[in-house]
Formats: sequence, C-alpha cells, structure tokens
Amino acid sequence: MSPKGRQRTGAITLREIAEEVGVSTAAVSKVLHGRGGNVRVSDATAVAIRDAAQRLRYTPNALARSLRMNRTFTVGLVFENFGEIAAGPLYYVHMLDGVASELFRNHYRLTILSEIDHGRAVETVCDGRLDGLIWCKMPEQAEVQQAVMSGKIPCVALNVPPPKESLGIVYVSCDNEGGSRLVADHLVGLGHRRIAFVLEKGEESTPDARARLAGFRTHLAAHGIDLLEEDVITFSNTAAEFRSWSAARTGHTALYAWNERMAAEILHRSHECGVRVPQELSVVGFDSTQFCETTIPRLTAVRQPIKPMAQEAARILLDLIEGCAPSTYSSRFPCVLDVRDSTAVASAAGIR
Amino acid sequence: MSPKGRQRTGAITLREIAEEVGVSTAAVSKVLHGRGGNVRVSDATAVAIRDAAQRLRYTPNALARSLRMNRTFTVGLVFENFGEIAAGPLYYVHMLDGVASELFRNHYRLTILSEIDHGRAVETVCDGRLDGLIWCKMPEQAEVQQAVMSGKIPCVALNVPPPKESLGIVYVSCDNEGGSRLVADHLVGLGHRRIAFVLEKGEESTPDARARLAGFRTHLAAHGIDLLEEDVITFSNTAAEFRSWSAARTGHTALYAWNERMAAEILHRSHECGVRVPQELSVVGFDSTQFCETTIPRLTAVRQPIKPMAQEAARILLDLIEGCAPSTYSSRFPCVLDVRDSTAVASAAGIR
DNA sequence: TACTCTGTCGGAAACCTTTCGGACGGTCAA
DNA sequence: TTGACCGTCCGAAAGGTTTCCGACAGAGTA
Repeated sequence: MSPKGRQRTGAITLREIAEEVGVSTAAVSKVLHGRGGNVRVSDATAVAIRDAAQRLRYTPNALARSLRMNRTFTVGLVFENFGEIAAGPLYYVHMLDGVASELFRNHYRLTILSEIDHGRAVETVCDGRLDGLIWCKMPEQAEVQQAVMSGKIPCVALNVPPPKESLGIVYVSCDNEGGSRLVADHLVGLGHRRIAFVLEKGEESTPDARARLAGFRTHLAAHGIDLLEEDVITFSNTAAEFRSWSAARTGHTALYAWNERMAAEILHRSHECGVRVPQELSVVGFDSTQFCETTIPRLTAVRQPIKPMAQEAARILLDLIEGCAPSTYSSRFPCVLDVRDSTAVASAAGIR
Repeated sequence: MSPKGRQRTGAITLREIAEEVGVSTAAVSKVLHGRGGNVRVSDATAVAIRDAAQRLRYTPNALARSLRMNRTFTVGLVFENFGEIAAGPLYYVHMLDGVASELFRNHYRLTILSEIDHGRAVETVCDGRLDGLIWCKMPEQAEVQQAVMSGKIPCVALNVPPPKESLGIVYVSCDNEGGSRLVADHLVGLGHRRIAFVLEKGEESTPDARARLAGFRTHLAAHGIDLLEEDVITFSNTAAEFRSWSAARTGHTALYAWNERMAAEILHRSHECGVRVPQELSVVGFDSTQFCETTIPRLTAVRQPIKPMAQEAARILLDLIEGCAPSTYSSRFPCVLDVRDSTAVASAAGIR
C-alpha cells in the first residue's frame, strides 16, 4: 500500500498572479481573500489583481491555507457504526440532516466518521484535518475519552451523555423523562391503568432506554400507578414472544415501546395475532417520524425535535471553534406527543 | 466574516524528531510514513526514530502531507439537496452506507456535499480538498458539467445517467427496465391484465421513472398487453385523487408504483377507502427496504442492490484516483423482486 | 591501485498561503 | 525644519511534509 502522490496540478497560484501584476503575494492574498494583517492596497492595484486572477483562472489552494491558518472549516460527525444509520430508526437520518444543514449554512463542511475510525476521530482533528467533532456515540476507549476531555478539541455530545467527570463537554439532548411524562398523562387520561413498557433485548441499559423508563415510572406514580416488575417487558424475538404475551391475557390495556421501530413491529404483530389496535390495545412509541404516518393504524409517538437539536449542536460547535465560550454547557430540548390513531380510550380488560 | 486562524498547535513535528535523533527529516519521513524515494535508513536508525516519535508523541500533520502530495484521501458524495435524504426513501441511506463502508475499508474519508455546495463541489476538488466525487445527482449548470467532463476530476455517477456527450464518466446503475420486467411477469403470472402504473407529480420525467415505465410497457407488450394512456396515472394529491380513482371503477386489478414511498401511501389510502389489498387490488412498489416489511400488508417490491452498487461506485472511484483505468465505464446491476403480501391472484373485476 | 557499486543518509527545494515587521514617500502640524 | 503620522506595499519567515539530487564511506573487482 503505497499510494502515489499526484504530479503538479498546474493550477495558477498566488505567486503567479503577483508576478503578473508586479506586486507581492501578500498584496494578492489581501485582495483576493481579505486576509493578512496590516497589508493595505490601493483601489487601482486591487482592480488589477482581481482582473489578473480572473484572466488566469486562479483557484485558491485550500490546503495551503488550512496548513497556514490551522483551520479547515470542516467538522466531523462520529457514529458508532455507520451501518446502524441504514438499519436503524430514521432518527439518525434527521440528525444528519440537521447537522449538515447548519454547517452548510455557515460554509463549513461535514465529514462522516464511523466506529472503525473511532479511535482515529480525535487523531483526525489533532492531525489538522478537522476543526471539531460532534459525537452521537461516545467513545469507549479510555485513551480516546481522555483526549476528548482534555479540552483541546472542540466537541459537543449530541444525545449521548458524556462521561460524568467531563464538565467541559457541551451536551445537547432531549428530555426523555419529559417525553415519558407526556405518554403517562395521555394514557392515564384515556383511562389506562395497566400499562406495559417494552424494551428490546440488548438495549435495556442504554441511557435513552433507562431515562425513558425512569421517567415513565415516576410520572405514572404521580398518577398513583405503580409500574411493577412484570410491567417492564424485554423482547428478544418479538414475533414469537409477543404472541405468547398477548395470549397470556396480562390485563394490560396499553403498551409503550421504547423506540419507534419496536412500536412499529408491535403493531405488525398485533395485526398478526388478531389483537385490535387501538380497540383492545393502545400502542405508543418513542421517536415520531414519517414512518409513523404509514403504519396501520398511524402510530401515536413522542417526537423529539432531533433536527433542531442537531442544528443547535452544530451551532454551538461552531461557536466553540471560533473561540467563543458556549452559551450553555447543557441544552435540553422538550418533546411533544404526536397523537395519532394507535391510542384510544381503555377497553374493559385489555386483549380479549 | 473574518474567521481567525488559530495559533501554533504546539504539536511535535518531523523536524523536531529529526533533531532529537540527529538525522534528517527525510529519514524520519521514510521510517515513519514509508514515503520518500530512494532514501534508505539502517535498522538501528529506524528504531531510534520510532522510539523518539513515540516518546515525544509525534502526530503527523495530514494537511502538510496533503499539500505536498496533492492527495487528501477524502472523497465527496454529492447530493442534490441533503434534506431529501431525510424526507425521501430509505434508498439514499443505504447508498450512504455502501459508499461509506467501502471508503472506510480503504482508509479513505467521506465528506458530504449538498446542492448549496453543488457548484462548489468541483471547486472543492480543484482546490485540493477532495480526491474525487461520487454524484448521486448530476449537476445542471453547464459550467459545472463542463468541469466534470473535462476528465481532470475523478468521478463516477451513481444511478444518475451522465450527460450523453460525456463518454469518460463511469456510470454505475441498476437495471430499471429489468426490474419492471420482473413486475410484469409476476403480475401477469397472477392473472392480472389491467394494470396501472402510478407516478408522483413532478417526478414523471426523472430518468428512473421513465426507465421503469418504459420497461414496464415493453414487457407487458411481450405478454400481449398494451399499457394505454389511461393506465399511466400521475397523482399530485394522493389522498384525494386515489379516492376518486378507486371510486371510478377503472377495472384495474393491480397497481405498480414507481417508488416505495408512493406504494406505501397507496396501501394506506386503500385501507382508508376500504379497498382490500391484495384481494381486490394488488400493489407493487419499486425499492424494497425495511420499510416494506412493516406496511400492512407487507409490500411486494423490486429491490435494487443499492448498497453493493454504492460500494462498486466507491471502488471504481478509488481505482480512478489511484490512476488505474477503470475496469468498466458502465456497470449495471440486476434487480430482484421481493414478493410479499400485497400481491395476489387477480380478482374478477378489480375494486368492487 | 584505480574503479565501480551499494547502502545510508543530508541538504535543500517544493507545495501555496498567511502574517509580521518594516520601508518608503508623502502630508500635516507645531 | 523637524517630528509624527498615514497609506501603500515588500521581503521573508512560517506552517510541516515529501522528494530529488548527490555525498560519503566501505566493500568488492580488475
């Protein structure tokens, strides 16, 4: 593996323009890019320079500039595993959209880093290629964490709690607990008293899942309802396990799934098992996306404003890069509940 | 808008290592990065250099290297409008995944360009920041097209036909016509004779839509069926228009939607209007994704191998960048039909 | 002894921009 | 007349690599 460098591009450089016009490169730089401290140039000279640049089709070399300025105007978005974007909930896509739109608006560029580059992500900013990072998955290697928390690297955590010790990291997140409160209020308001919280095997201990569950428990309690151990269900093979669960007549009249995909699958399995939603069973999910509009029935779900969140994260990162102190170190967005067709007044005794 | 450059990073450089060990920077470069033509260094010296590098925590400066080598090991993926990724079909997500995975595997990096950078995309490779481009939307400005077709810029078109005049551009695509043949065979095999092709307003003239329609027409003809003008429907407001269409009793027993989202919406509207799928109406879509698994009923759809296609595109681009002649200038992938639950034997006379 | 290799490395240019300190000529006021 | 000051610009260093050309010492050969 020894990639060859390319030959000279033959592109026109600052110097060639300087020679053409008969001035110094400093003057040209000043006129064309507005850079350079106290260098000043008369209008006439400026015109001549601009003219020559146009005539010779000058193209600035961004690398040389970056090398000199130690800035690339590019930030990295780091994922755990890029495949998850494709397989996972639409959540990540909206995140990508939000980050990208805000960066582009500010003439920054975006590069994508994935788990195989994970250890390399900080290296990439250290080696000058990136001005900052947005984490949507915190790194686990101690070494990487340390580099991140050293504070030398501008970065913000988007919906992933940074390690507790790190007080310096900006954290943009959504109010998972508040989202669960909305669900609790909605379902209890419809008369539901026996409600199940559904998790996916392997995701029980993610910060999101825990926060949503905790919030749900708390706010049910506020309504005088205890979320018992048997009310928290973890499915690993939903197809089979939902069937036996629904056959068990547990008496639940509503079901709150920790994420959107899980909820969609529950709807599907309900249909399969002949459980009518919402007549016999109300279903709520977390993460309200276009996806929820096409399920049958349309899914009632908590919507976290992921795009605005992503935009805010990008905005703060840019501030950090420009050297401004961030306006806040922890920005938490409220959720709203999109009520659609999968929830209704509680049936007498749940699934018949 | 005058972003300030940062101060010196204080990072260790090649030169400092050279001084520490008492050799030239050329030797250090050779040992640490394997670069540099005929420079050779003894094992002992190499060990000393590596040792010093480790001790001083040397971090190579990628920008300096890129400036010198005229290579950045980064390629750009250019979208028409990044928002479409979020709003649109999952198609783009899988594309992103494919491109990214292949690039990462080869230690390249990926940056995302969107329509606002569109004219700037080629500029970005000209100014040295990118080694090549993958277009998933062809630029329309003549000026940009010209730059692209000049052949100086390594690039490949992914599922978007490059302008005819450009014989130099590599084109990776899926066999839309073949996909439509699968649909024709499947539906005719189930006894359908009156089939509608459904388009979305504003998308009728996209290359994809035209190819799918043309292929469908051709292959229906092979079965002795003419696709009449009235069989090609364009919905702009699907909710209202589907209702009146289904009320019109056109006698169609099957419906082929030009893309996945359209098909999903048709399913939804059918449910709303009381049209039973697949008993009264069979529905087929184009682009088989996880989405199709959760509709009710699960959607029969043509699957284009978008991820492998994207990987192939990336692979070819890397060849181009490394200076190899591409193995092919036009790579076309076959589609398959994922038969699910939205198609069945034709009913007597279509919608009752 | 004179010579050619071969292995090991140094020196310096090149890549292209930005920035710093100062030069130079002129105006203006005391 | 002299000093301060301003507008305009230059020269050179700096940023960190990679690569070309050639040097130098020792080994082998005729």
